[in-house]
Amino acid sequence: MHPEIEKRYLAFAQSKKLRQTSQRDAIVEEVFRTDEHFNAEELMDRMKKTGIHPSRATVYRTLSLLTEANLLKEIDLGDELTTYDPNFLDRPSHNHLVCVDCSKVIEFEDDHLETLNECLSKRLGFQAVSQTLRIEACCDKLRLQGRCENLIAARLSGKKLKKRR
Amino acid sequence: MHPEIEKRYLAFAQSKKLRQTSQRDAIVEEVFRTDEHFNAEELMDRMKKTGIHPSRATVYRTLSLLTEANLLKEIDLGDELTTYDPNFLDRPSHNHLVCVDCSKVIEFEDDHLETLNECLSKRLGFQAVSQTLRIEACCDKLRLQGRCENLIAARLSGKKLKKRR
DNA sequence: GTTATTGCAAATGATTTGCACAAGG
DNA sequence: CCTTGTGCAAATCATTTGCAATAAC
Repeated sequence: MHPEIEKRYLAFAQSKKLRQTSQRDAIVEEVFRTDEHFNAEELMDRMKKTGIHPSRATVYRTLSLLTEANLLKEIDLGDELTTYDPNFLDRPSHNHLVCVDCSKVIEFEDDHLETLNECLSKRLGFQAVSQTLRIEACCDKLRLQGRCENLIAARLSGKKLKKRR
Repeated sequence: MHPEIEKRYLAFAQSKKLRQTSQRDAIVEEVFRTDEHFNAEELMDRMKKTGIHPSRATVYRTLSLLTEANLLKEIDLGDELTTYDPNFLDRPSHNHLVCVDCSKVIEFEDDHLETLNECLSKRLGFQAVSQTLRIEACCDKLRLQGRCENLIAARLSGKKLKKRR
């Protein structure tokens, strides 16, 4: 876990007078163990492997806390459930490209976007607070070469692919 | 109703061999009577005023059809329910700015955004299919003048404001 | 001890679906 | 007729919540 995350979490916990519990500690630990996106169900599965089995309610409650602490961000990847993104501390203004074929998610940053956002908001008479850009696209590989390892991997792992809207 | 919409709807209905029913006709009519965004519940309310009272199921089924026909687009305005936008025929690539104070939604178009999208996708090795940009912002009026008629109107109408994430 | 936290099961709320009946072509 | 569409009520599914038991501090 990134030391900055830990520091901020501790500060948050202190300010909210949160008690230290094994369940919550384990969840926070697991959430920030990698930089992967996840949903609540996937986190439940990951928790099982750690040996600590917090209830679904506790998982959801902890995710809310981390979101409130601005350590986690709820994002919408175009499916019906909430995805959590633990990478906004490192890259505060990144956005997401989702492959319509394999559901692979790619994070990207672009300075133009920030500028654009500022201009736009100003033009419309607003102060920008946050922006969310989601690009749906299909990968050149699949289109040009007829195969894409992400798609193959997704199918093998039984990952449920996004239904096309 | 925009004649182009009607034309496309008829073509779609024909291609799918849809039967003509009073309920569906009335829903389609009402959906495209104005250019306002709406959610399923609001549409139900609007339908009541037309004298035709289709069931919730029929409303949802018709919304799905119109979405499939590309006459309506499901958008995410940051709350928990699906919003439908009937304005994508006129302005195929517009996006949305949502006021964090009054939940007012402003549609905007920007050529830079299209260009940016192309460049980005290309840079990442993808072919852009669609983009969704949502900007959350607070209006200058409320900030500078301490009041904003949208907020007042929203409160008066009992409109439920977005919960801040 | 006092108060926060947990786990369970039940509640919620938007959307979907199975099915019997009604209506379009 | 034959098949599609409708309405109802029940089902879904992610997420939230009430409450009694448990654990922090």
